[in-house]
Amino acid sequence: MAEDKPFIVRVAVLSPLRQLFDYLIPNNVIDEWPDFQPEVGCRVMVPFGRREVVGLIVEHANTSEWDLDKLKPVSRLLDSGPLLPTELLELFIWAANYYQHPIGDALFGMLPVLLRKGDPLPTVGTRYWQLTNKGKGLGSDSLKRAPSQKELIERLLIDDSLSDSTLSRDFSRAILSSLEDKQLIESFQKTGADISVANILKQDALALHESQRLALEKIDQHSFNCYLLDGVTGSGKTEIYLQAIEQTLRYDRQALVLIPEISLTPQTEKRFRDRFNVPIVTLHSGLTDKQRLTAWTSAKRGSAHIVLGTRSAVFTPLARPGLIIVDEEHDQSYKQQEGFRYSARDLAVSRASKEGVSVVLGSATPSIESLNNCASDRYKHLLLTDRAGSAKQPNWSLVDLKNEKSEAGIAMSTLAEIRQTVENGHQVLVFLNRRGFAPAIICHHCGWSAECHNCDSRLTVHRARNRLICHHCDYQQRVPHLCPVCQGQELIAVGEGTERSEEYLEACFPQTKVLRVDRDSTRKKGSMQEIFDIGSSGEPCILIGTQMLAKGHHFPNVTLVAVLDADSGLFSPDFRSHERLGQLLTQVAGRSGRGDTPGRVIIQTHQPQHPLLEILIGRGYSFFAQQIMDERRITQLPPFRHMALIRAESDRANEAETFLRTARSIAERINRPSPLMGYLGPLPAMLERRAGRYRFVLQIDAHKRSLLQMLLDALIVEINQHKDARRVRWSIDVDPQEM
DNA sequence: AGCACGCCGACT
DNA sequence: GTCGGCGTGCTC
Repeated sequence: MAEDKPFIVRVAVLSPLRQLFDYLIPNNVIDEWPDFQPEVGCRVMVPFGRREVVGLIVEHANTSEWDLDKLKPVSRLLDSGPLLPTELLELFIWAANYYQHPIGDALFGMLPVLLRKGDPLPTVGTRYWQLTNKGKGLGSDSLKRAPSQKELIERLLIDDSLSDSTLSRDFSRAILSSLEDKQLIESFQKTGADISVANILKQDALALHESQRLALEKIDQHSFNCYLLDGVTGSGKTEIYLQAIEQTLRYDRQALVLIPEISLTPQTEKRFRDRFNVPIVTLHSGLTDKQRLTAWTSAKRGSAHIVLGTRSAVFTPLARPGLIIVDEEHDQSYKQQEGFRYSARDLAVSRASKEGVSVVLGSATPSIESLNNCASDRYKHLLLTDRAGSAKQPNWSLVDLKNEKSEAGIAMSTLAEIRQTVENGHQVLVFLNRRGFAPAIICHHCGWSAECHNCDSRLTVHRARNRLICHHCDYQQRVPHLCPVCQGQELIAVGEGTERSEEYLEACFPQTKVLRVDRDSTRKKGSMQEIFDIGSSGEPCILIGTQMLAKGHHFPNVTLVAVLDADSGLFSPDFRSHERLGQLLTQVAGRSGRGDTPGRVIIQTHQPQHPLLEILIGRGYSFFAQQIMDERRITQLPPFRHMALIRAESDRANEAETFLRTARSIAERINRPSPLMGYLGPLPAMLERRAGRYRFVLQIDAHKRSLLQMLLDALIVEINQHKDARRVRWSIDVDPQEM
């Protein structure tokens, strides 16, 4: 490496700049650190402008487009080996290009904060403790005055060695360190590879039914393959994940499992821990920086055999990648909605292909994208029929809200069904996708309604907190007693939220527990667990909540599910709203029914004759999805057309729109509108004014991905040269999930 | 993004 | 007279 030619590295730096920066590796760095080489994937400290920043080496080079005397030298090497394996670095580069996001920001944004700040990679494998010779020879009458220390010694006499995390559960840090000081115990590192393959299972695998067995057999882990595991709730997808992972572990490979962002990750985690006798780490938003770094590092080092995490975990390095699983692949939370707008599900597939491993996407309600990928043979479709092989169609019924009296959003006939169910000793799930007490407050006298000062939206009444709250920007105020316009005294809360329905149900069923599950009721730590415990106990109760209730755990004693308002999903301008409604209703329906007994599902709507509802209820999700796919093909919408949005926002009313108009004309000059490339907008965003900013979008759609990609590449270069670009906040959303 | 430079308004 | 507003430019 130390040749005569200058040694140059191209470095990514945390900044919004869409480029790499060239630096020199001074000779003395190489000489002084013979085993500390500037490999691709290592971090470096570099002078950047007037500051010193952390960078990551992305490429080696011997020449630069810059004058060599303008290049600055790297100040310091931070890593003795690559932080990211080449395949993962390639994934980052590919993703940054595909989603049109600055490489440095994408890279460092997904790295644990401590690594981003330049902290060294910790030296942990899994830390284990064992007795020293002195400890082993300890007489039984010693340590009498330190019973906990004695107990710990005794544990180690029985077990030889125990992991640090196991011991920390029963003993404090102080006990461990005082025994270490007395040289009675010592710690050592154990890599995961030491765990015997024979010993993987803690609990026996469940017997598979025929269709599960067939699906599992088809999963080939010898090379890259993508599978869509498509099976209704209760058809046993998780068991297939577990048994596929068992195979992965037997090959001494690691499994990466992605799950949506839900409050019930502990339940999923428990299922894995109960089954496997191997180190498992979880990566979710609740971790401290230190914990995250430790988990990330043990995945990278290979000591964690199973890595369980939400969206961003798709970027966790693995020493011995073996299998990737994406559970509930249709879930929207896999798409990041700001900044680096990647889809973790799609990246999981592209990562698997780079690493030569298989990926399993699982869902009871697969996305249209994935179904289409099956139709075109890119994915292999694994269909699971339910346990008994019988069609466990839930018992659906529609309640026509036009013809029925309702209170707090609950029709009288629905109420009667709820009563019947509770009297039978069963549980009821009630869905209403609107938190708070009521979505608006109006003056009965003059018609005034409370609006948000920052957004184009009405304020939601929250009765428990006696506040009016904007759900878009969190603006809050007290609930007024008089109309600020006409001083009228009759202010009415109109419409229903979960709080109101909860209150009404409590009044109707004073003897029955009514539990509300939404962002407000689960804010405090442990409250979700409490609700979960009651639900799992099977005690008759009514659970009322938002979509939070549709994900999460299955309660065994639920025999009735009521959806209070299906209409909002029928009339949204977003072309994905029908797909979403079908997924939501099907997921919700899957919550009802005990064992082999199908449950009842009531859908309240003003449009009981709506063809989509008829298809979903009459023919089931897969027929429904097929129908939507046909529609998308005819109307040339994704996945049959590739889409990108340019979003812009600004505090001045016209700036965002003007900017996008400029962007459109630049784009049209690069690529004339044609059947291959279409432009729409600028259009006001869903909520034109949000948090004090005016928001617009420009929609671009193309026949081919590559064409769209080329346009965006060229467009960004030109936009960046335009002075308007700095006046507004703008971003590109490739494959947008929300309009 | 940061950070500095630069040129105009009301303040110790 | 200066502190500080944010418009503009730059980062190998």
